Amino acid sequence: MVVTPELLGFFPLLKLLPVGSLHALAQVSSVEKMARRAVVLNAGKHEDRVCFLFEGRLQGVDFTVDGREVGLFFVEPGDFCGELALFDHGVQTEFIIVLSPALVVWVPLDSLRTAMLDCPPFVNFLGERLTRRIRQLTLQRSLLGMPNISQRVCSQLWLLVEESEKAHMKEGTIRNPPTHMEIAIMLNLSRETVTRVFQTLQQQDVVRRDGATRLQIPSLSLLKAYADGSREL
Amino acid sequence: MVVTPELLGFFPLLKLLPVGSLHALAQVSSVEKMARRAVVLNAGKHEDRVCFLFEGRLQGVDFTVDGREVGLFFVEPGDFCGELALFDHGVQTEFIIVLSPALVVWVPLDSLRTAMLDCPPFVNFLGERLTRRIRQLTLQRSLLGMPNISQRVCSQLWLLVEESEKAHMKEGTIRNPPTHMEIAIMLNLSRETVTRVFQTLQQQDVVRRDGATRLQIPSLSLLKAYADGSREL
DNA sequence: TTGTACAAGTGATTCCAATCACACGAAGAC
DNA sequence: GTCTTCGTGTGATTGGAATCACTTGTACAA
Repeated sequence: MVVTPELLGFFPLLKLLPVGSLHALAQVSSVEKMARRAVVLNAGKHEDRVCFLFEGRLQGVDFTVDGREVGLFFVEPGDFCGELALFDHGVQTEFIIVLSPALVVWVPLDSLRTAMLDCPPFVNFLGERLTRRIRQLTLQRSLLGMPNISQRVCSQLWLLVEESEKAHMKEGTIRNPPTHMEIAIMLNLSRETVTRVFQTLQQQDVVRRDGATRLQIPSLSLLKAYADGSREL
Repeated sequence: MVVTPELLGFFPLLKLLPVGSLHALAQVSSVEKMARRAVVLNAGKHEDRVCFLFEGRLQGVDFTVDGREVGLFFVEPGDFCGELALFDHGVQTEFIIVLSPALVVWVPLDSLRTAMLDCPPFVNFLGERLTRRIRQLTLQRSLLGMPNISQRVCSQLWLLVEESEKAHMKEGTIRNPPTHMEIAIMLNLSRETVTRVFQTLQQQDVVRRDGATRLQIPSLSLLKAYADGSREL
């Protein structure tokens, strides 16, 4: 599939580039549809391209020495991954896999590096992006400190609620929610434990399943209350 | 205490600045001796300065809603913290506290931001720094995925061994080792559990206490073996 | 339709780290 | 000197999540 400068302009980061660069990048970029479970980026490898997510959801995962999966972060549309090498030319830190079928745009690393050279706003945005990732990782880490499990799950769900819905604190939705297993590895829990927490959450009407692709949250303030511990199951 | 441009030049990041900027920065910077447990940076606050560590060790910590402490990362001499706001003007993500008595250099955030404007190498280095922090956080997170506890502790100790000593894989030292409590919060363990692991590690002669300020590791390859699970306690 | 993955639901059992409640020693403070 | 504080060491108890071993449900392909 052909990549237009307009498509690239969809991404806030690339939007910053002058049209000239955008045209040049479009020439060397490509689009790909990726199925669930596909591997986007390989840990330990010198990946030579950055992945921009147009739609779907990705997850950064790592594996411990004994083969246990560890969930690190989610990537939502408009965002990108594999950008660390832009700065340090290092290897990819973690695996990136597809959670819900994704449309991704590949941009070669060296072309991007060239483009960023004479575009300070680009570098700044990238800095902000790294900053955001650090804040996200830190937050995720602090979730693991919670001794109460349902609280941990609720906090994770809270993070998955779309930003726009958090304002009014009424009902919310999580589209294409991660599976119990995917949540489990983010929170250092077993799949069964997550299932059991969801059972009680549904009994308390904190969440409602709406087919496989939607998770309804009747009351965001209730979810928040469970998340911050002011309410217990 | 007065800050000389030479002192600032000790830090790889600042070394990149032109002498002019360095002189200007030195005018507005200050040095401070900080005692153990002192708070260097406050979470949630708009800190207006970056902290460069000359000697000692700092720790980034966070607190869960129920007041439990969570250890995030260590800061070693030559490194700095509180730099996230340079990019996103956001609040400090986590608390930074002093573990072993520290000598820190304070540099105002806005002066630093001015200096970085016309010094691309500086921005690049900063990008690399953020990148390193992300890799560090990711690694630390994957430690938590390990089901075996002594393995977790050994991996953490491995991370604390000085880089220069890791090459020959013989004996190693950890100067001013963190207390059991400080290790515990990094690894989501209780203080007692860490103590018990250390007991068995000492019995197996994996580590040796050398006063309060030194931890000897007779064989780094042995430590590594326990860390990666090829050997079990 | 059957078949085959994959996701979710569920009980029984196990086990191991947290917790509690101490003791002990060293380092500073005064 | 004594008094605190802090870091460490240790046993007994217990709670609660992991694990195991299933079943059920669901989506999609052949």
